[in-house]
Amino acid sequence: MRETAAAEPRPYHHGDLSRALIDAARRLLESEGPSALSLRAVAREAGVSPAAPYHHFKDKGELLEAVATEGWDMLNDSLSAARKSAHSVKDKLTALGVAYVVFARENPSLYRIMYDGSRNKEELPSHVHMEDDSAYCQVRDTLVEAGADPTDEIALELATTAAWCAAHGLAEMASFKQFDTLKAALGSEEAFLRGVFEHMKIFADDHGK
Amino acid sequence: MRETAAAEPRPYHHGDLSRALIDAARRLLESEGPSALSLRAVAREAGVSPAAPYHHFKDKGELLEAVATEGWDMLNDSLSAARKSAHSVKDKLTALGVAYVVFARENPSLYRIMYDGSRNKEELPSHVHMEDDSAYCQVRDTLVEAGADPTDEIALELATTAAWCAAHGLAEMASFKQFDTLKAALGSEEAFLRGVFEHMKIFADDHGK
DNA sequence: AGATGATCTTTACGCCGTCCAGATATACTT
DNA sequence: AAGTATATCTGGACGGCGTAAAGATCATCT
Repeated sequence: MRETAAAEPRPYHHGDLSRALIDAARRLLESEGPSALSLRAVAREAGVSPAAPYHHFKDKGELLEAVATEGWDMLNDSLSAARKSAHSVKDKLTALGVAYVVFARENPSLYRIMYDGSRNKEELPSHVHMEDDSAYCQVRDTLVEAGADPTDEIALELATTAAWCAAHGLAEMASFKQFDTLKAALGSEEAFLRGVFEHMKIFADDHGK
Repeated sequence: MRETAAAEPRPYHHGDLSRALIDAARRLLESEGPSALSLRAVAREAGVSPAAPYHHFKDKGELLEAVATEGWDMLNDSLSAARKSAHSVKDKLTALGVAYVVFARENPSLYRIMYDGSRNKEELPSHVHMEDDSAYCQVRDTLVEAGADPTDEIALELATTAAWCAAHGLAEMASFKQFDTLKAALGSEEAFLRGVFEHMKIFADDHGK
């Protein structure tokens, strides 16, 4: 192998294999899609034997969980950026929603891994829902900035949940070919996304009459 | 093609194996969950050899597609029923949304198969989106009944999409443990669902100020 | 230097999706 | 009615999968 001059702390044989495995998984995910993401393929991509990952992850699920965690972190960052770059307060929430869907559209395989894990455990990762600066809390804080009453906790949670559901639902729908003509009619995908978000009031509205 | 005067057309050996396979798959899906749904397990459950399904379905995906199709039909029916049983016109759309989520919550494994197939093909089955009395069209028609302008096609499509996204997003979220306390605070899951739907206006609203 | 223990490889097991070569039972032709 | 064609099912095989157990390798600690 490659003999280094002991400048960097190279642990044991490989040198942070768990990191390498997560990266290999991400690489495979982008190039081959979620269905090609077998434990053996990841090990192959990382250049180790099929059993090597078991010294760093309890099983395949735990590796995917690690990949998903990094995905959620990326999503958190995307939302932070969108929140800062929004011009008006009124537009901030929609900007968050658009950023959410754009992230899902740009990282479709990763997004699927993220939610597959959550569906299996029947809960979102805690650092998405509970911790400060988590995606969920950013939505909630933005709602308060936009004028929601922070003292009515239940209403605030419901509204945050509503926004999250809307974004996730749209993120999954937006990849369906059925909406291609609608996107074309509106000129761009973003216009489509904003258009849908604008109509989210339908459930409480009297439809302009 | 078939000109026989036989009372019961019993084809060949088994007698409608494709029907039996779909039923076996549904049975396994309910008892063991989606991860236990292997082609071999389905064949085992139906009492045939592992290769028998290949005379009725091109591959595993085509079997799952057939299962999903029946799921979509069930959903269509659920929505029809909900639409008829809603009291006020104003409540009809929310009733549809609640019925959608309730269906997903009562058939979680089936719902997953339905959307897994759609995600892979990147489109919804046509009999869900295009045909008359499809789930999608029912939502659209209900919107018109509730006062949406049927001549503004683009706005109508956007609104229908918004409603669909909201329902799907909520259907997936509603199974997450994070919302248990909120459901408890509101007294029932349906109250939670209605509460979320009521807040769907957030994207276009000034939040009561 | 020698022991220790973490890391990695080799090998193996059972399950999976799928294909192929036969066996079998129905349908079609005459 | 007989014989052939055809649709249906079985049995066996192949490679890939997730994972467990046992042996090899190598950094670290005495």
